[in-house]
This record gives sequence, C-alpha cells and structure tokens, in this order.
Amino acid sequence: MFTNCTPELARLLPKTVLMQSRELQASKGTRLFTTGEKPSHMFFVLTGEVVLERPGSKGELVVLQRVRQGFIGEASLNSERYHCHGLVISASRLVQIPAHAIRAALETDPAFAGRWIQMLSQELKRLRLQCERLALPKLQDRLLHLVETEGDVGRYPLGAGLKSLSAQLGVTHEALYRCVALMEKQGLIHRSQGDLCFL
Amino acid sequence: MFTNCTPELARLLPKTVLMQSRELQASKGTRLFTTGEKPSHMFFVLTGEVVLERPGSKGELVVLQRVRQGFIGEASLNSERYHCHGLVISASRLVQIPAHAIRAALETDPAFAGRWIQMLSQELKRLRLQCERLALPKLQDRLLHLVETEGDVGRYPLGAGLKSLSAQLGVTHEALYRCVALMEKQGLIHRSQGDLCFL
DNA sequence: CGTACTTTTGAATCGCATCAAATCTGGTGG
DNA sequence: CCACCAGATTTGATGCGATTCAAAAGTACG
Repeated sequence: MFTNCTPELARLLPKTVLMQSRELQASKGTRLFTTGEKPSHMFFVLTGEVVLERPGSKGELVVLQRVRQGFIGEASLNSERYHCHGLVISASRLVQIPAHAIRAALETDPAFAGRWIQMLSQELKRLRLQCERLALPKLQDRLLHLVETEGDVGRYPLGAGLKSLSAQLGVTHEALYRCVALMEKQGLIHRSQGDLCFL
Repeated sequence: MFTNCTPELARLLPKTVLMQSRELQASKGTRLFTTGEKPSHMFFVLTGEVVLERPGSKGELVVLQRVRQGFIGEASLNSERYHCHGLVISASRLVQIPAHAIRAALETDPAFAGRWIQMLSQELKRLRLQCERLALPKLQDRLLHLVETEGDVGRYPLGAGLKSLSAQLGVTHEALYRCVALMEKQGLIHRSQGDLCFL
C-alpha cells in the first residue's frame, strides 16, 4: 500500500486494488516494460514523463503515447504480451498496480468497471484528436491544434523538452525548433518556465 | 428485435440488449448522428462504410474514424454530446442499439462489461497504430504500414474508393492516386476487385 | 442525357526531411 | 569546483515529396 496518491487515482480504483499497489520512483531511462513481456503491472504516472514507444521498420523508435499524468499502456491490461516499450524519459513518480488485482476488481465491482470504461473512452477520444492533428498538413496548425485540444487556457507544458514533443507531432525535432522559433518571432507564442504560451 | 446478426455482435451483446436493437438500412449520405446531439443510440456497422468526421477550423471535414465492420462512435456511449458527425459514405446495413440498454447492461452484467472493455482496448491499440502510421514522413510507408497492421495477408479492401482512404492517411487524394499509380508501375502492388493487393 | 462525384494527370510552389555542424545544457567523476 | 561528456538545442544548405491549383476523363445515378 502506498500513501501519497492523487485524488484521480483514489476515485478511480477500489480500495482493495489500492492496497495492493505501491508507489515507486523511476529515473530517466528506466524501462517499465518491454515488447513481448506479459503485462504483470499497470503503471500510473503521478509526475514526470513516460512514453510508449515501438521500434519502427528501420529500428528507429516511434512514440505512440506520451503521459505526464495518467495510465500508460492501459490498453494492454488483458493482452497476452506488450506490443511496445514503456520508457521513462524524465524522473517520475509512479504507482505500480498488479494487473491481476485490476482484472479481479473489474469482474466483481461493476461501478469500477464503469469508471474504467469511462477512462478508456476518454483516451479513445483523445487519440482520435491526435489522429486529426497528425493529419493536418502544416506543423504550425498541428501546434495550434495541440494547444486548443490539450492545452490549458493557451498554455501547454513542454515537459522533457521540445524533442519528445516533436515525435508526438510527427515531425523531426529540427522542424519543430524552427516552427517554434518562427512563431516566437511573429509574436504568436512565447516560452516561459517550460510552458508554451499562446497569445 | 432483429434477426440477421453477425456472430461478433451476438457474442458481444447480452440477449437483453439484442432484443431492444433493430437492424436498419442506410443509404449513402445518411447522417447517423450530428455534433452536439445527445447519443441515444449506438451503431454497429454490418456491411458498407461509415465515417466519423469533425468540421476542421476552416470548415473542411476531417475523418476521425472509418468503419466497415464494427461499432462507430462507441467512445461516446457515456458522453453528454457527440463531438463529431457519423456519416454513411456507402450504402450500409447497420444495427441500431439504444444507448440506455447498453448502459444498463454494463452495470448489471460484469461479463459484458469485460467484453466491452476488451473492445475499447482493441480500438485503443488500433488507434495508436494509426497515429504511428500518420507520423511516417512518406506516403508510401504509410500505405505499407496500413497493410501490415490492418490488411489481410497482403490484401486491403478499398471500400468506398481511394478518396475516403486518403483522408484517413492524412494526405490529399491527388497524392494518394499518384502514390498508388507509381507503386503499380513499380510492380509493388496491383488492384483487383476493390482490393489493394501487395506482392 | 445530364449532373455530381470520383479518378486521373500536369505544372508550379512550398514545407519538411535530411545531412552537417556549432552551441548550450545538465549531470558525472576526478 | 572544474573538466568533461552525452544529449538537447539551434542554425544552415539542399533536395524531395506533398500541397495547391487546374483541367480532363471516367462513372454512377436519377
């Protein structure tokens, strides 16, 4: 059992599950899980940054999901094997939850199952928006779309830097640096304390 | 109640829900639902093709999801309002299921809730792959990725034509036509009876 | 038969990928 | 505390691939 939990997680998980969970610290570079492994634990990110990545056809890594707060790889709860890696890219506080505890609770606690469905549905909508974003032809439009849909009143936290963001936006980091620099010169945005601020 | 059902749907839904559902035919151009509406029914596509689309910033429509078989807009089951349109783009057979029937069954039937979670999880993984695909810089790689991940032994059904596919791949239809034409000339693929066949 | 839409090809332009290199940064060990 | 190193950031030059605008041909449907 662990003590310091976010309200979100406490509202989502039943007590029986929380009691079997534990908090852990992970430093940058830690592999939470690897392709091919059987999912034994689910991970909830409290602070920091974790990515889900998959080796592309030429060995390069593609970022599938980027989480600063929330579950990572939750779709693999009932999977036989992970189809991607879970990598910590900036020092993070995590909650580690036994997968079997969640599966057991889902079968016996209908209210929890409902909340889990709710969470998956939200993630689905977020991903549909991400697809919409990636379909935009110009990078500047993708950035604006990102802030409209995921930002907080015109602010978007950069987390582990622009480089990890560039993968999520489907462009090279050079292109993103240039795009941000141009938009700053045009007075459309500015950066302050690790946030992108739009005006 | 309706009669002709796919095994998939019969396995997923409890009898009580199936009894409240009905089959319907929808012709091309039919709006199943519209942005802002409260979701009263869920739709399962038996045959044909339905897309989920959202009006972009300049009024153009972006395709969020394309379904030839399966649920459309299932993430909105518990939403207050749709955040996108459901449009039939080629004559389809659908099953219309009252949303309240599904919600009620999810609360009382844990096994059904488990199957619903399984379905959402699968959709999540599919969408993550779609994001990965859209992040590929070249259209040809996106096409190959599409067949690797969604195709059936090197065959991918085009359904309502290349145009609706181009939106899903995040390119203009001209680009897709040219890419396909080039790959046919190179002997990489060929088209037969509405399928893309890779060699 | 006409109308609307898809498919197809062409030409010009533009944005991003790519390769290269320099600078900055945080963190490590001496 | 400082030298050093790995990785992130930034800028430059060049080429390719997709967008854009345009127009023609094919196709489905009333």
